[in-house]
Amino acid sequence: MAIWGDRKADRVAETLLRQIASGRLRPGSVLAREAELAEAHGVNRSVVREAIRQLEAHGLVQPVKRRGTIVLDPLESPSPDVLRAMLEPEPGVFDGKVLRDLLEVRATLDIEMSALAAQRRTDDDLAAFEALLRRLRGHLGQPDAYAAAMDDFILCVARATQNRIYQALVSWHHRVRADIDAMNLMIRLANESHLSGVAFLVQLIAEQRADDVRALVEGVHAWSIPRVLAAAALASGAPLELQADITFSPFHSRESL
Amino acid sequence: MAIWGDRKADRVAETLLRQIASGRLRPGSVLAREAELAEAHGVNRSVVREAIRQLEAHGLVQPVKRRGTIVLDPLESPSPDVLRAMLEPEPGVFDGKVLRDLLEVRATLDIEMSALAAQRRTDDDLAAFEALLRRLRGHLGQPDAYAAAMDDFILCVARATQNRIYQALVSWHHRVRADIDAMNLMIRLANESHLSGVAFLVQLIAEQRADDVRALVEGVHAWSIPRVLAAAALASGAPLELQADITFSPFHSRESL
DNA sequence: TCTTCTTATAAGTCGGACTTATTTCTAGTC
DNA sequence: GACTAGAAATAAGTCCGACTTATAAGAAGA
Repeated sequence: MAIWGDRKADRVAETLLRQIASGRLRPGSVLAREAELAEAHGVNRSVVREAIRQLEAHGLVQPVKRRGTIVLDPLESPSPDVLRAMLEPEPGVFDGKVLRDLLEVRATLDIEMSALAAQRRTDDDLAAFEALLRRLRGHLGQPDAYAAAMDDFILCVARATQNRIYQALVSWHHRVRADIDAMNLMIRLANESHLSGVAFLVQLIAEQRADDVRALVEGVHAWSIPRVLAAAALASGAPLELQADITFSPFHSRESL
Repeated sequence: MAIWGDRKADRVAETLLRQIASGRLRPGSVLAREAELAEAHGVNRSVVREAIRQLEAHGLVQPVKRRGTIVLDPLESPSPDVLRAMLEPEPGVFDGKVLRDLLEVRATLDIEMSALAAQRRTDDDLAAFEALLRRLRGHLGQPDAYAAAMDDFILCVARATQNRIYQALVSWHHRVRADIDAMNLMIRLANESHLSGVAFLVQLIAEQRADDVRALVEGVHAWSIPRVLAAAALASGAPLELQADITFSPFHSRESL
């Protein structure tokens, strides 16, 4: 219960969001009147109105004069915050499938973006990559800083595609997965092997070897996805098949290129 | 100038959005005080507050007590509406690159989703596909209805992947491209050939031939992207290279499978 | 020089009045 | 009886002006 801030409007909005996301408030139904909501939550009507304005911006409701505020289908909301609420019925609780879904999408994006970046990167992009590599090296052994630098690295790859939609998509995906510990699990174990792998990727992009880039990134994800899922299952105490071999060297495919 | 509604709060929010998207208001700078904005726009402070709440939900600003409302980087906003504003400096005006970007991302999503759908589709999904095919057939010759049905078809494919992130991503992409005429250009020319191509795709998905599905969808996009771009350039009066051969038979690759 | 207190400021909250668009009921017309 | 025009009711939209609260920044003290 802390998606947004701790103002009253945020709390009211979050309460309504949970009710919509959980299906207690169905699409097509009508919210209580602003005045009623205000009374029910013990706040002023202005606060309720601000909350509704928030929900509207997230594509969850649609106020209509004289009829009331209509609830929309949360599945059709393009907001990452709403998606989070749908995926996370209780704070910190995800089913394993969501993890798989996120990793799957991330893999697709990474692969395509890396290949495109290899084709279109400018010299400025290369300079940015080098700067990121230095930053990563400087943060070895500091998981949080290293993970943050890796996020910036992905953004840098997105920029190098010269495709603004990919850039926005990366922001979107990032916001969905933010604070999902399991998603950051692998990166937190990063070591010199990981760093040298990234360096190799940068080199391939610099040489514009798009096919090799694709193969490399594909290999990395094929290697790491089952391991992240296994590790996450392990962490949550669920049964798992793939316990052994969770050592970190996703760039094993490097030699084959 | 009609991204959102026509309430005063919407108009104020949109004005500020344009200023942020165009760079007139820089990330890190501080908005005028609520009271000043209210006076400047000739509205009450409540209206300004609702507008700011909207912008906040779109990830554009961050109010901080005692300091004011800080402008964030619109490039990091995950909101499709904001992206639209960035891409569309004036209503209806896009540079051709944006079109390419959108089609590129769409192709990637379509290809991966279709392949996944082929692997994971349930019998319910197949039934939904068949229903959509019937609907498409019924709307042949009615471009708007046909296009709407095709949007639902894509959503159906997304559902068949059993991956909720893909489903959300499709909503996101749809909202970005909504009302961009050029994006719908190809589909508006749809004819029997297109319909039979879709039917063939459904068949391949039913037979779970993921590799063939991938090849088919890849082929369709490889064929249609340059033609959509050419047609868009033609429509906007810009010079173009690829004028000839804009007949619609994107499923030419069908026979090769 | 550093810490602690004060103060000014801008967002946050309040309550209550008034406006406007739209639904729905009512009454009048054919 | 069906149909249209108008009246009433309703819920969102707008406005006003005052009060509260957190905090950045400056003042006072150690």
